[in-house]
Amino acid sequence: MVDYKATLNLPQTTFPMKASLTEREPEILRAWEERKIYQKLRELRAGRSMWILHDGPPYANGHIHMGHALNKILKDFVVKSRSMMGHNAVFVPGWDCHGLPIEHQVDKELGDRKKTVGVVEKRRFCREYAARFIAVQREEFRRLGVLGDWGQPYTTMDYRYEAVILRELAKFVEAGSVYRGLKPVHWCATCQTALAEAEVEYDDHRSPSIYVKFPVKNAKGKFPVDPVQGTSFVIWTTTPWTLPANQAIALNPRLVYRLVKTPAGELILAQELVAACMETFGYTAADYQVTDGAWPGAKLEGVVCQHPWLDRDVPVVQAEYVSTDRGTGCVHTAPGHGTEDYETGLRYGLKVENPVDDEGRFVADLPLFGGMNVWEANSRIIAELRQRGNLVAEGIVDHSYPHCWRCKNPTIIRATEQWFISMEKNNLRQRGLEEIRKVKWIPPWGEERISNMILTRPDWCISRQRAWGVPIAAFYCQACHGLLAERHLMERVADLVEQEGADVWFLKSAEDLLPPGTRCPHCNGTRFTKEDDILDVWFDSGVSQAAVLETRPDQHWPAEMYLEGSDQHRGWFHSSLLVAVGTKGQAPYKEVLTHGFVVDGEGRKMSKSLGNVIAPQEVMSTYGAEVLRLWVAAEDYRDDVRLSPEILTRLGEGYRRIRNTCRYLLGNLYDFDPQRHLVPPEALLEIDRFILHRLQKLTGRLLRAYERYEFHILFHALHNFCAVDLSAFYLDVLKDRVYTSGAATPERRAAQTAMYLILQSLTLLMAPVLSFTADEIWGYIPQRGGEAESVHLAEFPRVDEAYVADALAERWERLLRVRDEVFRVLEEARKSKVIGNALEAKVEIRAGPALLPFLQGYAKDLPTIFIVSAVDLTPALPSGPDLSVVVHRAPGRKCDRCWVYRESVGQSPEHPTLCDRCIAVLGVGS
RNA sequence: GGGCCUUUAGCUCAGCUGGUUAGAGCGCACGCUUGAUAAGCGUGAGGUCCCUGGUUCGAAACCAGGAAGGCCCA
Repeated sequence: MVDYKATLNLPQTTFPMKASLTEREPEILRAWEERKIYQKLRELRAGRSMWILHDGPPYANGHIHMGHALNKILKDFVVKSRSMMGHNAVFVPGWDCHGLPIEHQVDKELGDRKKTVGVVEKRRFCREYAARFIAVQREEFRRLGVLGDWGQPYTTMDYRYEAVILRELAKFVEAGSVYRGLKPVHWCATCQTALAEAEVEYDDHRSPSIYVKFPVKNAKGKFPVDPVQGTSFVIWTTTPWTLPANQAIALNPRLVYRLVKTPAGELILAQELVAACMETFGYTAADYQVTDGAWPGAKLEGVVCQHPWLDRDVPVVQAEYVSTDRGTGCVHTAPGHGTEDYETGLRYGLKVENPVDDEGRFVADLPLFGGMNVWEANSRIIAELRQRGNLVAEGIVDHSYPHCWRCKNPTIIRATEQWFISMEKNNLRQRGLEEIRKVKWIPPWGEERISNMILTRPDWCISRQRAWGVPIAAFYCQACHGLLAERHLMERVADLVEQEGADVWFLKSAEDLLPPGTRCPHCNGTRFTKEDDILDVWFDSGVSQAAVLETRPDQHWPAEMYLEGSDQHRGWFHSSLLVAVGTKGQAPYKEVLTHGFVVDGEGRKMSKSLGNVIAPQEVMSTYGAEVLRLWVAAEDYRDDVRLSPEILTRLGEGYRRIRNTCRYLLGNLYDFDPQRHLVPPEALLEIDRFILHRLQKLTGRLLRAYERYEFHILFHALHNFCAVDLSAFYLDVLKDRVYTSGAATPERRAAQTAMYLILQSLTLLMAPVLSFTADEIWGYIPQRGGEAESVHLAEFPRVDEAYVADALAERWERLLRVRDEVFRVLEEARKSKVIGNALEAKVEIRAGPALLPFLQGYAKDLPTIFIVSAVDLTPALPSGPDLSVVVHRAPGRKCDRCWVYRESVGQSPEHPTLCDRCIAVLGVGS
């Protein structure tokens, strides 16, 4: 038997079906490196409009996790797509380097040596630590295929960056926005240091639990005061030592308060808690009586009480956080000893009093308890209350209480001097809110979220009592302790920092840092000390818009976009806005895009304790970065983004589908030279024009998705096109033409032209997402001349109006609906063993009067479109449906070459097993 | 407890301003093919549109309440 297979034009390609991404990706990365693709892209786009996505700096600590991967890949989509739109989209990655977590790690690594190591040496270790993880993360980010200036990233510990931090601070100082004030912080009296929230561990602790009367001094006519025993508000506390600093009693404005006659006098407390409290106080129902009067907390505001032992008026105030979980509904408020109390204090202008020193002792001049350790003072305070008749009840309670992470002792909260940037001075809050409105927030609710935060946030506390950071370059006069904080002095320090790093602050004396002859503006003193506090790292990163966008020639201010997780509404979006508005009066970004968090398959957060964490490194080594990128492109980032083994498996399959479709296209272009064989639109067959029309629709859809940052459309649209339009329809139908026609025939070249155009567009359109695969394919596509060296140097295709053909498309969509019905009936025939392969069938289509003429217009093409051997068109019965399909065995014999059943098979003595069509082809070909 | 958000098939997503029996792809099941072959094609089965009330002739969509989950606060 003759081997006719050799006479067919079957696909040929060396493009591997198996991606082997884990091995190939590193090779591709190396090739980009060697061929300097990034540098070439910069040169190529040099004159184009700049489009800057400013990188929010991840913290240089630990390996990257899935959240980092999601974020950087999204950024890469944006940067690459803007670049392919023709912009000069420079991406400068950055790292946040200062701050507590690194200092902690260094402390841990130092162990006992920590005590003997000086500040400068410790800072050196911190710097090295940060540098180490920048190197680690940089490689991990690059491995994801993220294109950017990895050779010159920005870091907040760069000397020039540190100098800009100080200069930006100096601007706030000059504007008069910076002030020193008291603020309660966690304090360890043993270590004599302030503690950050992260340094606090909650553990069980036994505390006294006392109920204290605050006698009403002036009821403001709101209720009668018992002239004999008096009327009192009752508070509950587990920290008696905070009572000396009490400034107010807080009530919930919406709770109802009642006046209760008891053996201890008339007591006011929240109605809901009366029964529980009376029991605690040891009273039976007969002992007390709830009077008729009832007031919402809001109505009692302004009532004045007497401090239980001090000569101090204590006002009644309102606070939403007052709850009925425990206590009396009346909350002892000491702004110097609690964060909520402090906030309330700010609203009512209460005094922030802190009678406790660094060692946890009451200051000497405090009446009754001066010099006492606060823990020991508890019992003395209770005794005093009892003696004065203001102790209603007393007990002990075991509860969760903050402890020092280092020495494990219970901590206290005390107000300390801190540095603040005022939200009101210079209208920072108001101007911030106005700027927010000018920014485009994606998704739109981001605007409301950040607005609410700016609206309600307190003044920005910018000081930290730490070593690893940029110093607040202020001085104090040794003689009068007056503050010396001025712009020109800070800028002088900044100049030194630019040369030698922020370490100079710790290395040089105040005299060396100040201009010679500096005198105290208050007392004319000449000797100064340096401020010990450093800046909040949020100030560091908030400055990036000045340190990076303004200083680098390849950047500009403001950025087109910031893109981070939704937590950054309180973080970087927030601090960057405040710094930029404070120093420049304008937001540093035009658009802000936020994404959700990575959660597991059930929508739960990933955590070690749940054991549902998937690391990027893990995915990379089993699936490859490409699948991770595809994941980012498949998920809707506006919501939380799910990741599970099943999702990865699905995506791996989706990837293979796209890859194989491209491979098949390549295989059919093995003998296609676009320079010589490209066919003009009018020479294409209708079906070719139809698929190219669909390609234009896809192109438009994808370009729009990139334009609007709707990336999750990308994967679905690409995959759908490959699977449905190409694989299941066009390419399947095309097989007969490209395989069996003469290699150089116009109809085969027409098909190849379509496939070539499709492949080229697909490759370009997928490049921002499937960056590795697209570039791999790019190297296999037949060259027309003038192609970019790498797909990443190319630009997106445009929608080509020459191929848009709506009327034609409608006709073909109608044909496809008929095709669906034909396939359904063919399947029935297959089930009942009438046929196996569809080519064994002749299909009889009975069509109604509207459909029949339409189909007759395509009579010649129908067998190809349906991939059957023959189609008969007959009128439907008047009573029958508009379309019905009957399957018959195809007449004739199967052609050995094209496999179509034809009656012409057997008529040629030369080729007894071939049909006339194939014989004709062979005649021409041989 | 507060602010912002999410919830449509096993998975990832569509469903515009309320309008017939809620869609796609993947996966799955069952076939076909062996000329895309660690591929390709076809058919089919999968849904209390988170729940409960309400508005409406009509609700996946609008309103109210609730549940679950996420981020940020407290």
